[in-house]
Amino acid sequence: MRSIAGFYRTGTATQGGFGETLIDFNAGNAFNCLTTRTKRGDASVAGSCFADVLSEHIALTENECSALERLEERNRTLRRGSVLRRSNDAADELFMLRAGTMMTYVLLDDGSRQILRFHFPGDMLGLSTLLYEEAPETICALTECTVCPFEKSSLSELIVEHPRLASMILVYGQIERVALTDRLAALGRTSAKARVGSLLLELRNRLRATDKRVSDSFTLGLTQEEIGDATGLTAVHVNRMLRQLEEERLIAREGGRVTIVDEAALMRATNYVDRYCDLDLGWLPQGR
Amino acid sequence: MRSIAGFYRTGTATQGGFGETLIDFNAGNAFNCLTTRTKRGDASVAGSCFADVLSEHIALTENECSALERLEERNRTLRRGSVLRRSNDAADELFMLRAGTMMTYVLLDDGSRQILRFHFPGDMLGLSTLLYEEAPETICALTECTVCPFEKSSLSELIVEHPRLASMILVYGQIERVALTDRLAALGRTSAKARVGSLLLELRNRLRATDKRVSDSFTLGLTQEEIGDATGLTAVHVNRMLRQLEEERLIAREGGRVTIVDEAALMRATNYVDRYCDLDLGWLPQGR
DNA sequence: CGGATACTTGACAGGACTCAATACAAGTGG
DNA sequence: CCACTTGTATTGAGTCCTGTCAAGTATCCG
Repeated sequence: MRSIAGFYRTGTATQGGFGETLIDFNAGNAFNCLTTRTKRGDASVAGSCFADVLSEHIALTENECSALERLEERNRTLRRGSVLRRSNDAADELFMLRAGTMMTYVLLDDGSRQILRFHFPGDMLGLSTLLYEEAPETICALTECTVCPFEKSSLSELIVEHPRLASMILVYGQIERVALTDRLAALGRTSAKARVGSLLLELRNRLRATDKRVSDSFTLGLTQEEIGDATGLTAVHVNRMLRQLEEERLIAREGGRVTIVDEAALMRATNYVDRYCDLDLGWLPQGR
Repeated sequence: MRSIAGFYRTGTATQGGFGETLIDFNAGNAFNCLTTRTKRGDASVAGSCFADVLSEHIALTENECSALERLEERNRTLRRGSVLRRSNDAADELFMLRAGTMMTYVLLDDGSRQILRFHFPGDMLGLSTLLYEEAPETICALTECTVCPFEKSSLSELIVEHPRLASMILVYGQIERVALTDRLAALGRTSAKARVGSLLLELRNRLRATDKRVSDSFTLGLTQEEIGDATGLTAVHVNRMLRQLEEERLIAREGGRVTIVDEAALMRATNYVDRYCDLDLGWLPQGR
């Protein structure tokens, strides 16, 4: 029984590849990272990756760009598997993800994990910690990452000075919200196969947004246990679903790479919708 | 099999109590509602229920209050069961819920329904339609309701003129987002009993926020089918879970009323967290 | 009172979980 | 270079939670 009071999972394999950082709440993960200051004029590090994302939709003013750059002045690198902020940690900072992929998850008190969201460059992390003194979620690096921490007060200033950027932050919050409702519907009302399939589609699309070279084939970068924790399944069952998708020629696998073979069929089978598409931003206020 | 292509549910009982408004896509639901203009000086209708909600956390300025009132100038009443906006409708307006309870849901193409969220007075509805030309979700009245429609452009002006209100809209969006992640974790990683229990707790808490007289006992106002569509279960299994909760003396039922008998135990059993509590709003900009 | 909707209960089936064993890959240390 | 360890993937067998189907009861309302 997946008991509420008991332990849903036990043993060492439970916590996946990041055992020590997930389990050991005393581990000083702050020491897994380096904080540096972006050198002015260093083109490869300067600029703002959030600005890059926004530029896909609107033409930013110079003032807006420099305001966004100010949010990303500090840089911190994270090793694969290290935890940026743990659930119930004091939540004083927000982050902009500059490079790498991350995830947020919660651990329930029976030890099971639900992965809530995967993050890609240009994502703002920890917006929810604006509201709560303690972080509701754990944020963790799936690959080597660079993040830019900034203060709540900086965001507050940005909202006052730049209503259009405030609106875009609202917009990205809503995209996330709608993407979450899609996943809610998937967990509540679709089969295991459809859940796994739609996760693959989402990962492909989000990777492609970062790296235009990604087409149908991409390196997953997730263990089957992680896929399971994102889709509400067990690793064993994820394995079987991947096999089925492969047998039905919807996807192909080799090594760590997944290829989406029949995208149309996969989308039909999963109800997947790309929520980053077709935004209507005509109502935005003027940029300053 | 809960087939992707097939029909998960068939028959007349499928669509719940609101059959005609859910099924008949040609029904002119616009005619189910009356739009009126709030009379100036009519204290019972004037004011802003969103302002009331915000006042619990911050002291609004006069300018802020009147700006919020402007969003709620128009009133529209909805009959129980009528649809305010259907998924894929053109999404031109937003709404403030003034009175009654509503829900948003999506229908998957196998006919199954996932209820995403329940709404109570003071909630802003349809924020997601800011972004998309077509509404991603259906919004439907669970009881007789009053909503106030307003334009995207009005929201845009509000963001420019009132940074603190913009921040609060962002905050409420984030509360919803976190509440959704809680439900995601519930669907992905908790038992049917825990899901039903946490839904009861959430409904109680949200009802209590509107009506202080609500304590442990409240009228549910949902069918078991609706509870199922919110928790990812079937109506039959919801029934069994309610019975079990009752047998374990966590809740009691009579007529349409539910009483939370052992709140502490129920909270332990469900991991429920009230996300409307303990907000940290010290970072907010000054009100204008 | 009749019809519709909602609730309840039982029997059964099946999808997903659990447990367990094996295979495979990568890294470590001697 | 090879044992050894650790983490991940794969596969099979058995169990159980939840869905399906069906029938009966309760409730509401015109």
